[in-house]
Amino acid sequence: MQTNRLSRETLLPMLAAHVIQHGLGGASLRPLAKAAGTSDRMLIYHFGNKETLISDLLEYVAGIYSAALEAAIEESRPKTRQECFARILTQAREPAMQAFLVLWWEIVAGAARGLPGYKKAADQMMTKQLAWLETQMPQDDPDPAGGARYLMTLMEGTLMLGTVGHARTAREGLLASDLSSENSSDLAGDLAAGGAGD
Amino acid sequence: MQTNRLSRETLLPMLAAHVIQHGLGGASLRPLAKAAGTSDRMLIYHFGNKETLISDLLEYVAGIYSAALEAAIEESRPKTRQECFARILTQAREPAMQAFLVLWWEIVAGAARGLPGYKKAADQMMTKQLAWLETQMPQDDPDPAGGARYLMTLMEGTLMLGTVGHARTAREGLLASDLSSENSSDLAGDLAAGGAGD
DNA sequence: TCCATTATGTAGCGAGTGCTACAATACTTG
DNA sequence: CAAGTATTGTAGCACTCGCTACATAATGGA
Repeated sequence: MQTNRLSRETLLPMLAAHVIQHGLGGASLRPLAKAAGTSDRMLIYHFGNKETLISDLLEYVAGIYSAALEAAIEESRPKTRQECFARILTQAREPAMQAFLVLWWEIVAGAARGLPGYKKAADQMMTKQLAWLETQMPQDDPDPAGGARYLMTLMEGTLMLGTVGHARTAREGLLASDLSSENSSDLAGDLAAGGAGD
Repeated sequence: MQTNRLSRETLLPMLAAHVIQHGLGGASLRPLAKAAGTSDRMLIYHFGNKETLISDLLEYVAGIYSAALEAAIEESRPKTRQECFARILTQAREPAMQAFLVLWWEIVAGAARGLPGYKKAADQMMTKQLAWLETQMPQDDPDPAGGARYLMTLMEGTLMLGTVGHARTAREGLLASDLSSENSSDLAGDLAAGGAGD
């Protein structure tokens, strides 16, 4: 029917869409193939085995993430670290980001277990996010490199606590951080905006 | 041979030991049963089905975690938030804690996916850890509640970055935080001590 | 002791797993 | 067109999955 030949490149986008929506843990060949409009037979043919399929898929997902970050670079810089943090928090809470975040924790878990390909992909994504965050730091920041790493650590902790129902814990913790030392009103508002859980 | 009858209570410790070592993701009935010295048949008999087995198991694991935290309460309080942070970081890096941490990320991933029982267990553990951390804050801290939540957020971010090979990122970020504003020497040393990865 | 309840073993079912053998097609190159 | 290679379909294998039917043993109360 379709003269379009299959290849890793044409398959990966559809496979990625499937795992972003249904997760990596229970991902088996036949459902993956169905989502890509093929058969398990062809997935093995094009990728060799499942392990390299998952590795390639993770690498591709990391690439998607990188592209999304580059598309999200804003020309206007925030004035304070606090405002910078509020921006990335807002970005992480976009609806389109939710499915990706769910997948992210599976990647972290896989990296912790040492599953092949997981740690590399997670490393790539964090490296990219760090580089992106450095470009988004306030212009007059005394230590953009250190500050970006500080905000990144706080952000990841905040996101994790949010997924396990402790968004409130993170929110109150941030109010006790130096991000809220002098001008606390803005951050408090931004933090409360997305605090659905707990 | 053994007059000891099996029950949830006698099974859970052995099941917990197995999942702490081998994870939750690939945990299927027959390996679990083997680790507990029984058959899959009996696991279903005592727990009804696998879903409630996992839920009960997660609850039990959360109980273990709570007990471990209570056993780790030190009578001597740290003098600064920085020292407090260094203590809990050291604790999280104990060898006995590593297997548990690996399991933890699986629990977070399950909570993010909405798997039954995962979010509840994760919530319990974070609540307990927060309460424990409040008891370990410096006596003269101006805001122990907020400070504990702040340190908790930083800690979880630090642990996550560590598992994906970005321990260095977290370390350098903490040096740019208010924890290192005046007296940075101690924290730098403690942070470097466990920085195996990246 | 008899009986009812509880606990355990054996065997297997239907579905799903990753993967392969074999054959058929499509495409490219001579 | 012929030949060879790249791609795809069909069927199936050996295995594991959660779970169940059925029978047997152990236990405890009458």
